[in-house]
Amino acid sequence: MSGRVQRKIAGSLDPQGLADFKVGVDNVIFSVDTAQNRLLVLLVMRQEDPFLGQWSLPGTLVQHGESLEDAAYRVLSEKIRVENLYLEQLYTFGGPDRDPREAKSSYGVRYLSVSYFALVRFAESELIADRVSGIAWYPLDQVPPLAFDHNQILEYGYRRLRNKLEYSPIAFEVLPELFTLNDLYQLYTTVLGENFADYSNFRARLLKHRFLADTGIKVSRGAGRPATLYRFDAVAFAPLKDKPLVFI
Amino acid sequence: MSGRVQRKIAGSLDPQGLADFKVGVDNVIFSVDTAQNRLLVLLVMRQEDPFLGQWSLPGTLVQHGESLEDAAYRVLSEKIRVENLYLEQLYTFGGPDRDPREAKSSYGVRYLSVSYFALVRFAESELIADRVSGIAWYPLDQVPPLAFDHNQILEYGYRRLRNKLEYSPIAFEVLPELFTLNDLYQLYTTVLGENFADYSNFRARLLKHRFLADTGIKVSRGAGRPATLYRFDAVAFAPLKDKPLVFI
DNA sequence: GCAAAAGTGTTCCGACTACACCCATGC
DNA sequence: GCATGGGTGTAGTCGGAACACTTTTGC
Repeated sequence: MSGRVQRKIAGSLDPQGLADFKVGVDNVIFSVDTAQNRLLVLLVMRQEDPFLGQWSLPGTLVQHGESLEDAAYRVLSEKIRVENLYLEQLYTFGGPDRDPREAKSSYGVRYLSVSYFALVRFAESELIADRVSGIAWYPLDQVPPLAFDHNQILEYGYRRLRNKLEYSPIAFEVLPELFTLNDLYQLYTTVLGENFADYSNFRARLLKHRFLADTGIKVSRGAGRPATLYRFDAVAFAPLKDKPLVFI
Repeated sequence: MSGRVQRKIAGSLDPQGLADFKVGVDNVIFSVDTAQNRLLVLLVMRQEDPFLGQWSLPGTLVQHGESLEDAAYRVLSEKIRVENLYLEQLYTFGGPDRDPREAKSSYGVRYLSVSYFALVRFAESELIADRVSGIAWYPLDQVPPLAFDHNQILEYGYRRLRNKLEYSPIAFEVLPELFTLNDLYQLYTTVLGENFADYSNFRARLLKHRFLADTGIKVSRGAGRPATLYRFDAVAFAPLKDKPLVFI
């Protein structure tokens, strides 16, 4: 009896077969090309097996002494030079057999992926291509089949993007520092589809909140009246943080 | 010299020093005692080092061939018998040094915790106490200092609970099968604080949606007019799923 | 009858919708 | 001038907030 209890207790230190893991971090990095109104994801070409030569989300395995978030930042900084970015944890995918490296022997090492969600400004970002590596912004609707379960992770990240767009000011992490209200509106339509308020109402609602600062600068893009450039005023927004605020 | 290189290469599925992980799953399990209007968390007393004898979230380490979610269900089923439950992934905590077992040698095994968020019905649940183990429902405002970073995880879970309560029908996962509208209202006030609509408006709004089925049954609790028991009608709710629906 | 709890109704007001209209520019 | 896109105004409507009121029970 007491032996059994012993076994159980000792057991949790291992005999039942604790899995050993390598932990990977995969980033879903979005950006928006304001000029062409396209939502973009950053993809890299895999340089090694498995899935050599196939597109994938930029990722890496976590090293000694490195936190998950550190690893996420490291991948980013290896692939892209960018001033400002938004990063948050997305989801952890960890079923057995999600990675072929573990499939051979089911008692071997497991691979687990902690995914992160990132937003960067297209104009401010510069891709880092060492001579061999493929790296590219892909329009979301042209993403090819990816390595591992990365299509699923990407799907998950896109859902997060759409949700966040509705109730938090992440739009300003992808837009340029200065933007017109139309840029903002276009961003919402390209990401969310057309299912929301028309431009004048969208405009009125946002301006009412007073966290968009009018820079006074005008830009002309071809024909038509020049548009005013606005800047997101984080200070003015601060009190509204955590409030249930809808951007729609 | 070559010894050194060898060592590195041996580590060389991980030239740069990939960390090896054990992956734990920790559950934040909430319930509500409708009778006393208290929000409860399930805690267990640790039976082994580190943190022997200290309260913690119920958790386990992931075994061979077991998915993260499987592991989460396993912990649950070892601690509690319950008919119905809601489970979703919460967050992954993985900084180095979050677990003292890894602190000794910073190049040893890392421990990573994937946390899950669960809701169970208080009345339908039965705690499984083998004679040695401590296991108990703690009112949220009386939770003691917990092992590891579990207070932080709990905090995170509580935030998720509050958010989800506002826009998804998780309340019905913690309430008994049949409940009065007052039960529902009390649940919202105990979890969220008093910051929302008064009872009549709350009531009117929910009934309008028509996913609460009137059972016709009345219950009397002391003085006052007897209350009608309602049941959550998942079928009637289905079309509203994914719609931006506010329960407040 | 009276207190207590459940349940209904009504008025007020702010916010969103839809749409019409004015403004500044390129050509 | 006129086409094009930027920007403003307004009338109608829907829904939530607040609160008064009615109903049904225990004692």
